[in-house]
Amino acid sequence: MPRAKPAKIEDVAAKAGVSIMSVSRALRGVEGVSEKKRTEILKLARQMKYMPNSNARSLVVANSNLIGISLPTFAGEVFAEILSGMRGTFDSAGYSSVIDTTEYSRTAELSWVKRLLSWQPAAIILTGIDHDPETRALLQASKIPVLEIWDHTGDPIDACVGIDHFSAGELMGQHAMELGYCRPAFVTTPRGHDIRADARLEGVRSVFSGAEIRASRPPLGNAFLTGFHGTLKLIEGGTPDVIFYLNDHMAFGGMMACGQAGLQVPDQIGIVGFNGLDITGVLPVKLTTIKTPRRLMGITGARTILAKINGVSVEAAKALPVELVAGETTRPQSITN
Amino acid sequence: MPRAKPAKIEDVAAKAGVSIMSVSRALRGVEGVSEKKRTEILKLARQMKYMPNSNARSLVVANSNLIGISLPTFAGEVFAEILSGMRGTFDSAGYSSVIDTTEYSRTAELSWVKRLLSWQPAAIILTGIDHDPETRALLQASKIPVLEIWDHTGDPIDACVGIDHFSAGELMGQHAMELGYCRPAFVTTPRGHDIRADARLEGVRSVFSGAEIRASRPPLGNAFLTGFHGTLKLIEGGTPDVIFYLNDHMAFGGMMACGQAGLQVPDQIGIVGFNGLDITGVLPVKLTTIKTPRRLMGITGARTILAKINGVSVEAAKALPVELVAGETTRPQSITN
DNA sequence: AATTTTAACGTTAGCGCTAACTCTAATTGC
DNA sequence: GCAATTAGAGTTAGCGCTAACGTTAAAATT
Repeated sequence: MPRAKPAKIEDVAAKAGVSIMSVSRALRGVEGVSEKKRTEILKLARQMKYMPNSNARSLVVANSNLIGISLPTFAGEVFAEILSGMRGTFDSAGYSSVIDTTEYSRTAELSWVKRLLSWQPAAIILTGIDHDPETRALLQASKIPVLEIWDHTGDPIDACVGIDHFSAGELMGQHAMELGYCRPAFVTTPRGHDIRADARLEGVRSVFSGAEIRASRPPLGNAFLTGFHGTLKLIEGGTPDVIFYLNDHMAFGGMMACGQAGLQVPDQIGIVGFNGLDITGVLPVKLTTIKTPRRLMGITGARTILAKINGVSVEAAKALPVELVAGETTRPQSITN
Repeated sequence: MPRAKPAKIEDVAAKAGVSIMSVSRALRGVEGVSEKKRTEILKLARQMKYMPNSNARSLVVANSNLIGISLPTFAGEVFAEILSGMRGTFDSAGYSSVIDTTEYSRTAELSWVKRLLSWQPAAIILTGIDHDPETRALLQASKIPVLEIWDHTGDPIDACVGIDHFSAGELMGQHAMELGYCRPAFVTTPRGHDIRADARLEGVRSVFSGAEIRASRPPLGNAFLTGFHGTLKLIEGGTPDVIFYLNDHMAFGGMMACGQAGLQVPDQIGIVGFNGLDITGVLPVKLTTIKTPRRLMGITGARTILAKINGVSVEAAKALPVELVAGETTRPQSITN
């Protein structure tokens, strides 16, 4: 019977009649072996179905080709697109992604970071800038390149690529103010659940500094449904003239709720989403929204971190621009309205 | 200055005045240390910020707590939900997920499997049953538990949890036939791109064995758009009385195309989606679709593989039931129609 | 009291690989 | 022609951890 255990370098070396190191060098493509031997060794290795042992390699070189990526959730296109941008870049650089979803829990993030650090990853990517203090301490002590993505801060753990959510909120607010809206409201998640959502709300508030902005915070759940019910609840307490939403999906739910409540969009009420998903451009009535550069962010983030891994110094914090997409769910208000 | 390098077991042992093995045992929670020493060691380890080195551990025990998961794509809710079901289960069992997206390429899958195998993962999960022959050979030789998810086959690499797409197609076909539809058509992806889609089409065909079923295969892209354009193209060549779609998103696109083409749904044309996403129940006109148990599948799959890891024998191939959700986009056809 | 058992440790050997060094023979320069 | 280089190897010494086996002293059994 054939050897049950998988071949290791030693076995290849024995069969090739060379030393272990020659095989190691040949496999890694470093110099120190003649071309003749190299091709011979590689042929033999393939033949013997040799498969390297990354654990052994990582143990001795004290790092790995694993990159940890932590996201709040897989739900929705947003993080999927960021991730897809990153993965494409990492993959072609030979890195594998170890992925986590925190479900917006800082402690879940922390315990994952601890577990991941035991693998000596090449880099770690976290979503947002709101972490457990221990997470930050651990990562800064580890000297491993860290990227915070999606959000923006002047004081990153290590590097940061994202958008400024407060400014994005201001942008939404500006747009509404310029159109003449004056009774804005916001439908979002429970307070503290998503600090980026809160930052956007603050951005809107800063524009409408005089007006009070009511916020409806329906409990978590399917985005369409929460948008729908959050809007109904909001309307009960008085009709705003424009509603901002946490995201496009909730805005859709909100549009339906307005329809059901007999409020014409955009004639009687304005709707503003967030993210600028592909669908928003396809639907019969185009949504006014903020377009976020998700894929670009993923790619930029990945490049930033690859640069760090390779010791190239890069800008610590990069804010990507967002774009307001004026759709058909908002329109200029007459002065007398 | 303090030691730059992170503490290892040896350091903890030295400080505690015990042998390396005692620390190892204490940390792993295996017997062989007195409770007194154990608590003392654990306290010290925490104090010294000791962090285990998974590479070293995996090297000696010849396996890891990594589980590789390969998905075709992150786009759309479907795989995100399957993944989320799996990850929850794996996570609480102490495993980390190494994730890959193949973008429906068998060679991409193969090269990822190779890379992953070098990490001695605890298990590998692939989507579907259509793999490169080398992938299959490699995995079967590796003796690592393998799960194929989402699809169903009687001849899995190792284990399989999914739905029978041919049967699902039959179910859709049955529904339409019983309602009296007789000119069915199918809007899907390019041939061979997604063998599950093709299986469903075959399932529909087997029900309408007499009738020719035209298939529109728009090029890849945003699901809404491809559904939209695929439908317009289809209608050009003659109007079917019911259209089946690859998925719910494409069905939405199709509904819009019908609207634009002046075809009333469901009076002049029936629409059948696939997946039964949450939105389908929320939209103003409820979609007729097949509800797939995605989260359940993830959980079931994860449990199956955990059982395998722990040496418990399990059913090799499990087919989960799907459910037809009769919505408002299909209705009984009058005989004279 | 003499023997066996057991709990609580310690020691040894090695997992598969690579950095860093050493050795050899073929070049090179002058 | 002879020291100085150098390409192409091989040797040595671990990386941090754990399985397997040894050792010791106390507890249990006869």
